[in-house]
Amino acid sequence: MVSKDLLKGTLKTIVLKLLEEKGRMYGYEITKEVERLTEGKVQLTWGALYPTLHKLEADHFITAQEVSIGKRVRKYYTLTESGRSTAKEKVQEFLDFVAIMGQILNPKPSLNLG
Amino acid sequence: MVSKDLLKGTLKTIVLKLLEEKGRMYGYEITKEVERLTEGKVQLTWGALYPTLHKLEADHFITAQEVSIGKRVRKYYTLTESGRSTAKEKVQEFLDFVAIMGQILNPKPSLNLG
DNA sequence: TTTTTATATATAAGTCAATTATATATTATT
DNA sequence: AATAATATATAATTGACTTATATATAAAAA
Repeated sequence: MVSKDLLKGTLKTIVLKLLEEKGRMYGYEITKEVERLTEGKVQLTWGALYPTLHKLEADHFITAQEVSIGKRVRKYYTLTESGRSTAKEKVQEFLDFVAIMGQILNPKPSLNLG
Repeated sequence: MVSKDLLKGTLKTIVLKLLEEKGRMYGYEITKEVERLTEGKVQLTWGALYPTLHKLEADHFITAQEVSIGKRVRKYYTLTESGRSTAKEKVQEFLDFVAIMGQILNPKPSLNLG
């Protein structure tokens, strides 16, 4: 389990980055994918995820397409043009944050891209 | 300037780690040292720092020694035994967090220790 | 076949670490 | 003499999150 305090501020980054990679995803799918990627160490809560998706949509970073699966409605989200650039910005912002924390915590952390 | 949302949850870690390294520091000195280390990109606010120092003291992770500098009183803080182990735990917690975020954000970030 | 688990979305109430604002006082610099 | 730097402290507010609650369908297990 990862510290929830540290996770604060990463939700939008995570959502935007996953959408950038997968093209289109629905909320429930995002939580499951994050669980899978982190071997259960990060579990997004619906109480945080859904309002965040709605906010990203209101800010025109993502758009929703409702798809009926039997009688159930699924909301697929896709990045908009500005969402695509925001995704990159957010990831870079996180990399910057890690680099600077490294300067403080001293073990000289850095990120191997690729 | 580093994202304030991302910085959330890192204050105790930063304070404990700096005290571990420097042995003894006072509040104002901590803010200046963090500014110096990050070239001004991280600026701790007193509104967060002082209450945090008081809380760490109440939790017996640090102890205070008041030193008079002229007519001004300076409060030097030192790690206790449990503060020392908590410092290590907190730094490790941060490293774990970064590693897991790397699994999500995919550029495969890792930390070069040393 | 009935019950439970998994799928799927949504919102309201509460928490808590931090920001912002305010207060106070000494010392050094311009 | 005025301003900036040093030094600590607390109160009010913000906001991203957690926890709790609500609703409904589909699949799997009892």
